[in-house]
Amino acid sequence: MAQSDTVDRILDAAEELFAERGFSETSLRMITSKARVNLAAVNYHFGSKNALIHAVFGRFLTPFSATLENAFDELEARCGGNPPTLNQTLWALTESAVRMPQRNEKGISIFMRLLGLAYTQSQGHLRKFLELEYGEPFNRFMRLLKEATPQLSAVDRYWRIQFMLGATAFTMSSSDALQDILRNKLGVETTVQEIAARLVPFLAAGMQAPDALLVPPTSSKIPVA
Amino acid sequence: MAQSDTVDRILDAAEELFAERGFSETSLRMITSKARVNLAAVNYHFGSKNALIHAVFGRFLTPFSATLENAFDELEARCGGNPPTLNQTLWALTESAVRMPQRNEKGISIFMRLLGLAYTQSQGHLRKFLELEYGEPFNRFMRLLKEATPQLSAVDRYWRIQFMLGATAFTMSSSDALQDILRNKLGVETTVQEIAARLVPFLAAGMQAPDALLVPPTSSKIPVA
DNA sequence: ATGTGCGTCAAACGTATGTTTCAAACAGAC
DNA sequence: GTCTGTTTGAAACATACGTTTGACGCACAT
Repeated sequence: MAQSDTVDRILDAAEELFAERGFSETSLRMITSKARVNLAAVNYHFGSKNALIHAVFGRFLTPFSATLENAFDELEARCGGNPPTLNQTLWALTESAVRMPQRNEKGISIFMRLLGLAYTQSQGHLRKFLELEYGEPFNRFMRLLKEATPQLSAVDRYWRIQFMLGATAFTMSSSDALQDILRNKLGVETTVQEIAARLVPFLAAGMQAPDALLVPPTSSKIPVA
Repeated sequence: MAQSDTVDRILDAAEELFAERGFSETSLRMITSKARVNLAAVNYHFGSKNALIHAVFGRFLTPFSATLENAFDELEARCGGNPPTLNQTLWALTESAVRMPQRNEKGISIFMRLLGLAYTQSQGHLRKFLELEYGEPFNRFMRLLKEATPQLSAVDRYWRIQFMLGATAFTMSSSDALQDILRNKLGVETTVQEIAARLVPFLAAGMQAPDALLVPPTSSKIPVA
């Protein structure tokens, strides 16, 4: 069959296994047996396990970052001069993620889970790879956030962005488990689109909360400064 | 020296290494060499690596859950009948965490990072252990949150709680790295208390955001339902 | 037909892991 | 001092990992 679809079969299997088990917990033997290819094929085609991880991320991150750049271009053009609002910026990101052409119905949740893992698991090589390869759209996103929240001090904005990233990465990185709980306890099915639709208002509201460093409303005496 | 501080030295080393590298990425040999004890001591005193992980969690989670129960008792007593507000509930949790006696200055960030890892890394045995052992205070916290946000639907509330947990666990778990960045880029020192003081208003605002499932403010046609 | 590259295969490599073993060292009770 | 149960020590165990090897098959150009 033409030339080797082995590469794609490996990428598909690796993507799925990484997403559901993490990187260290997924062995090459699991990947190759799920993909029904020979063990040596990974090292032959990719060179190493780390390079395979990079390839898995590159396969969906490269088209995504292009889509995202376009979305930001369009958004800034539509706003002509004025900086886009916080909601517009967040939605541009969300739409770009949701609209990505998916390989299968689990595509986007795998995508999200992998991003969460990349942030959470402290794989040094991965973080360097992602910063080097995809740092630019990330920085652009940060710049848009800054322009959309001029009322925040630099320190407040910095921390609130961390909170946003945390809520997003954490939710997405455990989304399968969470969806299981929700299905069992509440009997509800949830799509990634619905989660995103709930997440964005939460983030926007938190981002625009009244200034921090209020004294807690209890009788307490926490040292806040 | 009395009876073996070997156990504590192992727990100290394991706690720190788990927090900074994750569970699978931390070998027993790293732990025992950091603790300067013999390799066999772990299996002798704890039985297995998994049991060691449980012991690490138990050591800080047991006193914490007791502190937390007291804080909730006191809060409910003070409110006499009326359900505590969202802010009060969040502050009760935060104070309990911050006021825990710390083994060292990194105590609370290790604590948070471990909780985040427990949620994120799909270690089945750990989740079962935590649910079995500490499910009760967690459920009580959830009940308080429910009573404090009667306007939310069960599904909305469920997801927003996940967002809160994510922002918290993520932020606290990387707070050392984040504080370094902040110190370098903005020239500011930050304590865990200050981070908490910024986090709680963010969470409260997100939790009380207008109902979700709004159509995005752009021209888009995302399927939100 | 024949040689050349590329992809696949089973097998092995060296290393690191969690766990076990068993002898030695130690403590406190009598 | 001697005994007894507990804790440590160095070494080995079996297994799993990522990676490498070298033979083999197959297409295609000459």
